[in-house]
Amino acid sequence: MSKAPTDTKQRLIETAKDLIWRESYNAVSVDEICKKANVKKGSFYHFFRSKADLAMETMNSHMQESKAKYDDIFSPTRPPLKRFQLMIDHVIGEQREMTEHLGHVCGCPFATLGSEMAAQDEEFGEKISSICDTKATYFQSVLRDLISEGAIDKDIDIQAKSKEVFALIVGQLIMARINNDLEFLEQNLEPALRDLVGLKQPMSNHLKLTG
Amino acid sequence: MSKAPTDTKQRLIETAKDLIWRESYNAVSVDEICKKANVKKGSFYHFFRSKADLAMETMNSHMQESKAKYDDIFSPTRPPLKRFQLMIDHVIGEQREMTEHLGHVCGCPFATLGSEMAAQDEEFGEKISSICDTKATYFQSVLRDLISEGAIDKDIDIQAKSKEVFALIVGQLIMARINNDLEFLEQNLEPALRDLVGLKQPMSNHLKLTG
DNA sequence: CCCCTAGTTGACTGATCAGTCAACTGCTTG
DNA sequence: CAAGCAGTTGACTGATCAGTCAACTAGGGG
Repeated sequence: MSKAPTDTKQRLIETAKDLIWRESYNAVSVDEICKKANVKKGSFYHFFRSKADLAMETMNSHMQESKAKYDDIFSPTRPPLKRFQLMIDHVIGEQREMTEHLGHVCGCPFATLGSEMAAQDEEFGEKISSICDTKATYFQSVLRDLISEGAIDKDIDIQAKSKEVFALIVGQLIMARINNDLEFLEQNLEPALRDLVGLKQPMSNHLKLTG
Repeated sequence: MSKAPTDTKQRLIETAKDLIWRESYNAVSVDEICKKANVKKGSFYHFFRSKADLAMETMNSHMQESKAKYDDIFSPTRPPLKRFQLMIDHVIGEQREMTEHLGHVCGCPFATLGSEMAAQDEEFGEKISSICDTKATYFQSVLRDLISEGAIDKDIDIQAKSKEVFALIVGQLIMARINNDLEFLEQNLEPALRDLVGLKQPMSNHLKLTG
């Protein structure tokens, strides 16, 4: 080791997240990232082989944070319905934070980046594919536990349904990004997911309808 | 009028569709479009004020074709269940064609472009927003007719449900694009949509389960 | 004390970007 | 036949792009 460790690399990753999540990969230049992170270009290429390499590392970084959050939300110590609800709240809450921070609804960064780069760079597609599979794994466990509680139909294809859940979330996030509006998401993500997995309506609605 | 009309403008639009739908807006240059369409750059700027202007016109062109197809599929002369099924077949069939033509699963061009450009250029977001609303309108009529047939719950919020349907399709298309694979879409778009709108399983499955 | 090395710097490359322009073509119409 | 005009052409601009490089800095270990 020589010299004290610096936060230059992390600063580049955080800045890249902000710029790429908000705009898009191809709309943001290395120069722009460097300028905003107050890092010279030579330093950039000391830490990253290429712009694509940086994008990969922003995804790793984001996935790492996301995984910690998901491990908490989907802890088997929680009742599965609670996990289901917390997950939805987390998705919406995260969007609210990002919207406030970046000035625009951002949707799912992986889906946005994946959709943009899938046909341009194979590595992106593969990486994001595996990230999506990992996220769908969380939904599988919750679906299994909902079945064992008798809350949903026991004959569903868990593997398929978990990916349908993921795709529905991604779809509503994309629409929120395009409309730059979180209202539809806030109003309809939960009921749509309930319909998709075949859950009864939430207690509040149930009371309203029957009480 | 002077001189015989040429197909230069249309050739630029068709070429831009192929390139932008497959890659992305920012990944494709005006030079590239011109070269592939065999048009000189001066001619390009004779027909379009800017690159963004061309992208807008490709969307208009695509929406026009799409509208004709949808008007046919959603003709009120068809039973609503038939419309529902034809729409799903159309979405999948269109993806198969585009995949064969462009060498990569493309997903919904409006969603892909919208997701990329929403935070970069307001006009794109607004344009694509209104296109999505128009498409959701088709779903509204089919949902109303399904209700009047007693095929789905009469208490659903048609406006919201039609947008949920659109978002679910967009989500599965995005995932298909990222994975560059149509199989999940082919297997799961229909059952997911049936669950979302609360339709009973299709006749073929019903027979399989009860016969 | 001096060398090694991680990290920094700013100038540089050649390619490509979106967009401009004046000169040209040839058909149509008066 | 002459003028007008939609469409074409290729050379051009200045900005920006991703990526390179050699020289420099400073701290830690021998």
